[in-house]
Amino acid sequence: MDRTDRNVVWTSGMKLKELADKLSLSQTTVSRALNGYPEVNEATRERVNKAALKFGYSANANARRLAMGRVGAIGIIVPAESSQRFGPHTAEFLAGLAERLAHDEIDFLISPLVDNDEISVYKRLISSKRVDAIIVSHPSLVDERVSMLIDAKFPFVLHGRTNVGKPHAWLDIDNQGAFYQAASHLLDLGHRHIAMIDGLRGFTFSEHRELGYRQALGERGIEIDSRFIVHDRFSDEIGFRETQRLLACTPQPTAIIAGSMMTALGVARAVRNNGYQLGKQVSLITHDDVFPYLNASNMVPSMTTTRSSMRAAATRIAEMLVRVLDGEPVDDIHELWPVDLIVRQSSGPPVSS
Amino acid sequence: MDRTDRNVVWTSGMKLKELADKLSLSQTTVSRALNGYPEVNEATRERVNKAALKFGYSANANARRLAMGRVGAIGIIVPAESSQRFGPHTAEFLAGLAERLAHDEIDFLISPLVDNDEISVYKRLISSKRVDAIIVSHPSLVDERVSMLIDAKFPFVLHGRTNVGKPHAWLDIDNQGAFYQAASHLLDLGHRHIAMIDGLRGFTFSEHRELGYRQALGERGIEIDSRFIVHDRFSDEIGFRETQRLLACTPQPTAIIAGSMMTALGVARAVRNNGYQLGKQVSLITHDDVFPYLNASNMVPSMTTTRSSMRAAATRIAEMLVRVLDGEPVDDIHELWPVDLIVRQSSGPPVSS
DNA sequence: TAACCAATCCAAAGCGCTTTGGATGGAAGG
DNA sequence: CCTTCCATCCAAAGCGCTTTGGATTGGTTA
Repeated sequence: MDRTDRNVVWTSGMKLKELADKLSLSQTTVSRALNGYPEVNEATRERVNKAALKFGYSANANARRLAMGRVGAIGIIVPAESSQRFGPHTAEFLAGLAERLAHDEIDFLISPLVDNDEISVYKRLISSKRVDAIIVSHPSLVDERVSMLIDAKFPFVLHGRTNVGKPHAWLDIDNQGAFYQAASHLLDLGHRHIAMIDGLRGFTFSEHRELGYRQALGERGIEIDSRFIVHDRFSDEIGFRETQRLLACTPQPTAIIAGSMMTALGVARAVRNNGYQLGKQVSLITHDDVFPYLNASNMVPSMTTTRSSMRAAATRIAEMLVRVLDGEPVDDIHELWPVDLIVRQSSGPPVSS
Repeated sequence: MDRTDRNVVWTSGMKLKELADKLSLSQTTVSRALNGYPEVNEATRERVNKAALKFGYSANANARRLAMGRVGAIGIIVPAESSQRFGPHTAEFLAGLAERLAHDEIDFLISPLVDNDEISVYKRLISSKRVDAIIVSHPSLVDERVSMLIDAKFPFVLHGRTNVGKPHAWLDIDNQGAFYQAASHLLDLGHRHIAMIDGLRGFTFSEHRELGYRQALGERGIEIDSRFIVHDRFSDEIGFRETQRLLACTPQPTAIIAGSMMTALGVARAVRNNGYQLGKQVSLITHDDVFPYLNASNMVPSMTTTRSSMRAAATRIAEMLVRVLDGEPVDDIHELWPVDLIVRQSSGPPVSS
């Protein structure tokens, strides 16, 4: 049994020609009716639509794409191995995309990134024409992928920011502002020894966050203790381990800013493990990407956060992508989302134990 | 600027014809050389391959698919709204798929599920021929989608199990065994009041787990307290709320089995919140799908779990999918994975407070 | 030497759709 | 009554690839 055989089996779909024959119309007219072109009588269109529904006709996507030169899918590239970035953040992001793209019947193609030669994966994805556009995530400060896509004039939206001279579409949250607010709030409460545990160095978001942190401390003339700045993956484990280390420092930090909910779980655990209470001896502010299954306000104590919904951002990015594909000039398509500080119980004035 | 215009811009890709011309060969030969057919001289093949590489030629995927009737992509349908099932489990699952499918340059298409008419989404996905096969997740005991796909003779692999009379490919973990083991272990430790907080009712995995739980308790002649069986979504919040409720019951459960790590986080929180210690007054066993960012053995206390890597399962499913597509009879393609009980500190003999 | 064969390569026919560049026919205009 | 003009509809030409059914070549066999 080869592929062709099997093909025949589930080629339930009828063809345009057959439908046209059944209706005694030309393929042209049927096609136009279905695709909403004006040069077809409304009565005819309705007849066609009804028939299509009745016979369960649905255009062969590949033929359609081949003819139109458009695909109806957007691509996103995720690292395959080692889960590096395929964690809850990515999941939320995909969920957000799905939410919006469902509207336009655009679906998305996840291309796994095997080796680390990202650029070539991007190039192949482009030249094989399987997607109309690409979403680029996790940019570095100067991102090679972005400049490549710009040069290739391939449509894309960047989630995050990068420094390439040329205009392109992007959406980012104010990471600097987020950490600035968090740090400032802690400073206002009286903290003087504040640590941060954030994502890996090299990514823009991570650098921006550190900038915000430094800015806040700098404004108050507080010297930066480099032992208090941690960059690593977002995970419970890192949060725990680094907090253990931090709490053994002298002076001991009285407050920690965590870059993700996962990290924060580890931090909270370590804090308890040392016999401290969150919001008392150690304050904690977390950046919250809003995971539906992990709610900051339901925690004990409830968690002070800088909040920005990853899912909402993804939905918006999908929207921007559609605009890019509709030919809107990319210079107009970018947004910087402010991040709210939501004060709850995990942050309070420092209490000496 | 319309679509065609833009197309022209980034149609960097050269065509088969052009490549053939450059090589003074026919399209046929070039195509065959590239696709590894035997009827082409090795020297010629090499020449072709080199040229393809040099000019950056990559076949237009749509044309290729249209000609071959094969797509090179598999589909998976996820609910778009409300994040119902697009949580960390789905993310891990996708990561696992990606890991394996990268090999064969198969990519996957995530079709968002908007309204709740799953069947019609599946049908459209099939008839529009954008995927070669589908992965079906979260089956119910009698799953309509599965029987539909079997009837349509469309290739698929089921993640989980369902009762339809006909043969089909599936992979499932031994959910019943998992909960049976967990409950038995707790019983061995001396617990007599054991609660379970698992996933939503109706899904096979959830029903199987309850079966295992009931089996273990039944074997010891322990009466089942229906207040102690909870079915709901997997989330920290549910875990917390339900545990609070359980701990207010008389008799109070001395052990809880949680269906997911997310749930367990909430359970642990509630236990602490009531002044109890995990592994002492209240024991906790969690089913662990192995999230890289949430490690059971790193928790405090370390968590007793029934472990089964979601990611590994997905990788295996991808493999099975390839076999299905290669025409292997589906009766041979199914696996039931055992689940290991890993005893750590969160479970211990009951301690009266 | 003629007949045959394996190894290579090619021309052309699809795959199922969109779209260009007309036909066609009845209504409106002179 | 004859032209002009919309409003509809159609035939046929691609889109870029795979694959069928031969053609060609040089070497073997009888």
